[in-house]
Amino acid sequence: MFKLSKKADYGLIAVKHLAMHREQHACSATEIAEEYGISTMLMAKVLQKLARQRIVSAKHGASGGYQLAKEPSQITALDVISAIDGPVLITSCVTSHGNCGASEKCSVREPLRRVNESILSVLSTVTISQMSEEQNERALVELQT
Amino acid sequence: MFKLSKKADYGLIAVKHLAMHREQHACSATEIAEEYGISTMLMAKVLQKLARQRIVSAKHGASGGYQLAKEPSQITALDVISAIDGPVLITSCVTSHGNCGASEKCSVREPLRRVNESILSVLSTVTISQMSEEQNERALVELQT
DNA sequence: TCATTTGCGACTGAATTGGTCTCATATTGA
DNA sequence: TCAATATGAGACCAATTCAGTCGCAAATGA
Repeated sequence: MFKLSKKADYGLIAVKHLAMHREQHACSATEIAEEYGISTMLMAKVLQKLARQRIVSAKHGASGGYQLAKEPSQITALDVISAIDGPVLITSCVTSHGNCGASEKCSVREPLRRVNESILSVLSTVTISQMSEEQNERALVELQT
Repeated sequence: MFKLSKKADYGLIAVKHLAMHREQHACSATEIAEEYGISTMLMAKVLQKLARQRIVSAKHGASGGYQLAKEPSQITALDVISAIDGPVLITSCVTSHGNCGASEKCSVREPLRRVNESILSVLSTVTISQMSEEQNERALVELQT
């Protein structure tokens, strides 16, 4: 119904967390999961996927964990989401093997493809560094009020 | 995983169909469903939802059916999608009763809320008349090649 | 009156997603 | 070296969501 999966959600939380703990020790999956009250196992899974896509780098062993593999300004929301959930496609029709093969007259594929690209562009404009900055701005606003 | 539901998809197809058969007789659910090879029952369901939101107007009885209730330029993709699937929310966190209550420290809610609004704005920019025009443009292009 | 068509709710089966468990492998530190 | 700590990967189950169906009521035109 047009919703982000929880895993993608957790991925964004994790990446943002790593961005805000940069230059420090690597964070373990357990550490991050506990901080946000998320299942450890699940957070581990999410971080594994992020590691596979080289968004974070993993360090095995005791006192190991994860660190960002790039600058926060070089990581977009789209990167994180598609690393976890696969490519962002608002319809399965976009690829040729969808069930649209049945209804050849499908007349909305092309318009939807455009909408899809707009959404992709929105998601790739938002970087992790932006997401971290925003929180600071809000903190300031809250101080003023 | 960030995908349009099939029902929403069918809704767009139906509304676009009605837009292109404007000023003509009302189209029955069966008629539209058969044209695009979609289950009649399901298309009926979809059109009922569209009717409930006053996007199309229904006419009971023999030789009845559906017609657009507004100008195609006044109907947006967002109207159709949210009429069928409910409000477009990329996370359940946006409303207060989500499971984000558990993890109070959720740090991505506000940034995601912004992304959500961008997507809403994209979807509300696309009108049905635009979606119909596009096809004409493509038809022209195809003639040229 | 009767065929046609929408309106609505209940229901089922399939697909997706959320979340867990287990075993293997790498690394650190005592 | 060895135990503890981490990640990596895949199988697995439960819960939710989604697609699609059915039955019955109500409206309407011929």
